[in-house]
Amino acid sequence: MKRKNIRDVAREANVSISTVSHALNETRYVKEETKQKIKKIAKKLNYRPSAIAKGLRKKSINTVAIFVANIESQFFSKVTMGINKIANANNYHTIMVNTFYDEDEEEKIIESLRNQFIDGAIFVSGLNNVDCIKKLDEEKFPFVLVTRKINDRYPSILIDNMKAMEETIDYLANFGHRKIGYLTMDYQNRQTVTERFLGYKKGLKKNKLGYDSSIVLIGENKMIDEMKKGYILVRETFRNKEAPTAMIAATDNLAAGAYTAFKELDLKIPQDISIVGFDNLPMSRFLDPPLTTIKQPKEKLGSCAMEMLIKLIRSEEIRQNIQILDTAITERGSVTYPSK
Amino acid sequence: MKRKNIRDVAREANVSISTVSHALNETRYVKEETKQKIKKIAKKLNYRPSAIAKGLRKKSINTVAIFVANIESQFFSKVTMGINKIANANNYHTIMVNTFYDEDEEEKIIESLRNQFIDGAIFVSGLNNVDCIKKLDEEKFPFVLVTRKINDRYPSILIDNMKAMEETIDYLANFGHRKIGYLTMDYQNRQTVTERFLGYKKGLKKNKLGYDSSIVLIGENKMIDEMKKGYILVRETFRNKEAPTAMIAATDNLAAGAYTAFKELDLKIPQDISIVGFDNLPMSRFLDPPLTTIKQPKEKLGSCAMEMLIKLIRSEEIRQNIQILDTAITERGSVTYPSK
DNA sequence: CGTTTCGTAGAAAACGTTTCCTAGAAATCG
DNA sequence: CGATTTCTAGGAAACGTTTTCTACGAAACG
Repeated sequence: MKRKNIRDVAREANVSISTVSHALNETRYVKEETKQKIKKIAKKLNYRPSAIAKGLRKKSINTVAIFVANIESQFFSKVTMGINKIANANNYHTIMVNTFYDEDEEEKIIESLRNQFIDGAIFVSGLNNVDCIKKLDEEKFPFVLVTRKINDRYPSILIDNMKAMEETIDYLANFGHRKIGYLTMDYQNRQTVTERFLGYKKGLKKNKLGYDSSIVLIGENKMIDEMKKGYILVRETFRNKEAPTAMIAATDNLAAGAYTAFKELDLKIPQDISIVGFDNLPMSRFLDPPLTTIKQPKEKLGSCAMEMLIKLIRSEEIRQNIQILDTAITERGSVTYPSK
Repeated sequence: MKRKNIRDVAREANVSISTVSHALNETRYVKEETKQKIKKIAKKLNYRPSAIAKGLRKKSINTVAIFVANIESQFFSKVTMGINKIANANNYHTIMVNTFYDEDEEEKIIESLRNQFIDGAIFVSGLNNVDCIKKLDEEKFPFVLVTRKINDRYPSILIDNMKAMEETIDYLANFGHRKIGYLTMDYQNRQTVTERFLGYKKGLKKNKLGYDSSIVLIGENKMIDEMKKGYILVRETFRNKEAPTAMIAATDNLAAGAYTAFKELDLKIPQDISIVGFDNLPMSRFLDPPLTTIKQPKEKLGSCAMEMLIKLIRSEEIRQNIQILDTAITERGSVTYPSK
C-alpha cells in the first residue's frame, strides 16, 4: 500500500492539487463543503503531507541543532530541556549532537548540518572552536551560544562565572576562611572552567588572600569522569599534606568526588573542611552533608537561547545580543566556620 | 549573496547538472579532469547540496527520532549516547523528543514526525502508550523499543527487570536479611517500575519471605523529583515505625533520597539498614557509603537499539526481535549482615 | 569499411509540496 | 443591461536534487 500524496487526495476529491493544499492549510478561501470533503478524504486515505517536500518549497523544515558536549551531564540535559520546551511550543524540531568534547567531530557535524537542512544552531558550552563559529557568522547562519562567549556581537546567553566565583570567595572569607583551595579540570578549551578559575584568583586578590598553588588541584583532561577525577585528585594531594579549611570545586561533580576523598582522609565536612560546588545538580542536595553550591538557571539558559534563536531565524530584531542570567549561592550544609 | 545550487556550479563549470551530481557523488564515471574542475568550482562557490532536495528525491533525510521520557535522568542520557554513537557512524541524525511522561504529548509528536520526515524511531522506556505504537506497526513504520516490551513481535532491547530483582532478594537473603523493604513509585504507566516490583514480590516468595505492605513504600506519581520522593517517603514512614533490615530501591535516585532520610533517622547504612539501588548511576559510587546497585548496560541498550533500527530501515533481516541484555549486582558498601 | 563497444555526458523526468497567475460564473452595482 | 466585484478554484512554475534515458564521437573489432 503506497503512501498517498496530495495528488491522490485531489483525484479522489475531484479538485485540483492547489485546492487540496489550500483547504488543508487554510491558506485561502475554499468553499466549506469542498473543504470538509477534502479533509475527510485526506483522513480516509491517511494522507500525510511530506514534510520534506514542504521543506523544499519553503526552504526550511523547522529544525534546529543543539550541540552539547556531553548529554550525560545534568547541566546539559537541563539546558536541553529548556530549549526543547520553547522549540516544541514553536513547532521546531531539535537535532541533538553530542560532541563528546571533540573539536574535529564538532566541526564535521556542523559542516554536514549546514546543508540547508537546519535553520539554526545552539551551542551549549562546549569548545573554543572559534573558527567554526566564525564561518557560521560570515554565512549569516543563525546561532546562539550558551555559557560561552566569543565576542560582544555573537548572540550569547551567559552567566557571570567570574563574578559568581568572586562572590563565593567573599562568602567563604566572611566565614573566616583564609586558606581556600580550588579543584578544577584542565579543560583549556572550555570557557566556563577557565572563567571560574579566573574568578577564583580575582576573588582571592580582592580578599587579600594569597594564591597558593599547592592547594589548587587541576585534573588533566584525559579522564572524563569528573567525580572520579575529583576523588583521586583530593585523595592524592592531601594524603600527606595539610588541607585548606575550605575548598571550592569548579563543578558539583568534582565536589562529589572530593566528598568521598575527604571522608576517606578522615576530614569532616564541614567541620574540618568547608566545600562549595558549582551547578546545583539534583544530587548535590542529597550529598552528606548537603552541598552548598552555586545555582545557575539551567533551564532558563536553554529557553532564552531558543527564544533568541527563533528571533534570529525570523530575522526579527533582538534587543541585546548578550544576555546574562543570574547565579546565586545556595546555602546548604557543607560550609561552616573554620575550626582553627 | 544567494545560496548556490547545483545549477550554478554546472553553469560555471560548463557542464550539465547531472555531471555535477555524478562528479560530486562519484555515482558514475566522469573524466578526471572534469571532475576535479567541478569539485574546485563547487568549493569556490561554497556550494552545499540541499539535504532537503536530496531527501525529497531519495525519500529520506537519514533521520530518526529518539523518544525519551526525561532526558535529565542519567539513564536516558546514557542510552541516548549509545544511540547517537551508532547513528553518527552510520550518517543518521537523531531528533530528540522529550515527552516528560506525557502521553498526549508523545502521541502528538509521533503524529507530526510521521510526515515522511523520519526513517524510524526509538522509544526509550517511557509510557504504555500501546495504541500509538500499534499504529506505527500497522503502517510498517520502523521502530525499536528500549526497556519496554509490548509483545514478542515488536523489536525490543530489554533487560530482565524481574530476574534482576529476584536475584537481589536472593542476594540480600544470603546475607541473612528476612525483612526486606521496597521503595518505588506508582508509575502505573511505566513498565520497568512495574516489572521490578513484580520481581521483588516473586523474589520474596521464592525465598519464603512474606510480603509486608508496611515496609513497601510507594510514592505517588505527582512528584517528579525521585530523590526528594525517596527522602520524604522513608522519613515519613519510618519516623515512628521500625525499619526493616534491608531496603531495595527501584532506582538509584530513590535510594539517594532514602540515604538522606535514614541518616536523619539515625540509622546507619549498612549497619542498621542495608540498601540496594537499581541503575548504577554515576553518582551511586559517590554516595556515602557507596551504593550497592544493579548495573544495566545503558549505553549498550542504546547502541543495540540503533543497530537494530538501521537494519529495520534497510529492511534487512534481523535475527531476533527481542534482545535481552545482562544486568549484574555491583557490590559496594551499602549492604552487610543484619545486626539483629 | 561497416558494426559494435567504450568513454563521456546532456536532457528531462521525478520526488511532493506551495504559491503565483489566471479565470469563469455568479452576484452586485450604477 | 453592461460593468465591476466577489466567490471559487484550476494550471503550472518553482524548490534542488537524483536518476533514467538517450546520444555522440572515438576506438576496437572482424
